[in-house]
Amino acid sequence: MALEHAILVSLLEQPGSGYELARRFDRSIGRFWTATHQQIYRVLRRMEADGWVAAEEVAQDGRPDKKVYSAADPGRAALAAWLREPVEPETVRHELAVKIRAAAFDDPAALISEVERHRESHAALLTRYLHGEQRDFPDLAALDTRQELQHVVLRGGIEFERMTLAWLDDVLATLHRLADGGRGTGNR
Amino acid sequence: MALEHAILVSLLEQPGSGYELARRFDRSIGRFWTATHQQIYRVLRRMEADGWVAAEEVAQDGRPDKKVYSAADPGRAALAAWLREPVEPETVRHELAVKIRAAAFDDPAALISEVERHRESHAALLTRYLHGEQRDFPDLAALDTRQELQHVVLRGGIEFERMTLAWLDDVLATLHRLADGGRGTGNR
DNA sequence: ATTGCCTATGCAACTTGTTGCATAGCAGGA
DNA sequence: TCCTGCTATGCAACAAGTTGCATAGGCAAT
Repeated sequence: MALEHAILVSLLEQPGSGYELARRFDRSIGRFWTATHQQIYRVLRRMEADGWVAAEEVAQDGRPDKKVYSAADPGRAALAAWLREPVEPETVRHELAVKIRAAAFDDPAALISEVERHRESHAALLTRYLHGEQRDFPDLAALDTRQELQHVVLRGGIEFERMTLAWLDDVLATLHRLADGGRGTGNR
Repeated sequence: MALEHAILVSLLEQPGSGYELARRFDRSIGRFWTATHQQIYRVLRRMEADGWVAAEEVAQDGRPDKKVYSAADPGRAALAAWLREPVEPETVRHELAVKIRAAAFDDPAALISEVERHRESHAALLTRYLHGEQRDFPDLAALDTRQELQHVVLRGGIEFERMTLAWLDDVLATLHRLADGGRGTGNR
């Protein structure tokens, strides 16, 4: 139910078309809220019908027209109301944790390459975060409210990736230890 | 698509009825894979039709009969195949991060109580993890394969909660700073 | 010339996940 | 006695998210 709100935030930060929003969701916002272009188009039409966003047709030179959306006052009000609502307890889906526990009933060594792939992608993401930080926040002493809030979210992303990398190293060490030692499945 | 696999892992660790599975998902497994009883019942019926699990009707004294499920060989094989499949890149939905960025267009101070509530629930979860660790893994030097893997997942949960608590303190400090200083919305 | 990729939007069909309700007997407290 | 709550399973309707495909022009490389 929060895709609407993520879209509103993105449009408040910068108006754009559905297509542009989809690309933003692949980049910055998508780090903490994913969505496909299909979802975005569908939700945008509903939000336009509800008056949360306003659309403007923009003709372009060598490419298709686009509809540029921007947040309207009722949308802004809905966002403010949502901010004040309580939690909704974050449903977690951590596939790798399931796989690790599943490895007890198969060969733990079979997971090593998978965990290494995860490790690499988290390391790459951390690097991108750190580069993005240097690019977007060169002077940490001179940030306005919006940048302060963007930066504290980014810090969360950075710390999450650091923690994850350390944990994945721990997982790898554990898997290697189990692969070297008893080769049994531990069961059956 | 991984609920089947989470259920298989849980049934391999311990056979049980749909109801019992739902309760386990509310406790241990649910920390990294949530599911309602509706989902579990539906998926269990499909898995039984596919031969992934075997069901046995068990009459009980003072309460309704139950169907106790256990993992069957085809299910175990499907789990092993899934273990060897590549990633599926973890769709993230971090509502609080969206709210924090949204606060730039409203009053950052309005978020403080919400963040404090999150902080409390993460602190409570960390405490439960640590108690569970002492209860289930009293002797870390004498763990079998299954326990080693369960413990490394638990360590991940513990580190995640510690990291999250530190970040939420950072968020709170930032929100307080913004609330004390410029009271503007930073925009409009 | 053809192939493939990018912008830009959308339909249709499908799978997942959620919410509300129903049944049904038993246990414990007000 | 009535009400609440627990075990145990399930239907029905809905909301959210995914996948495959279609259109349609332009650009760049082969």
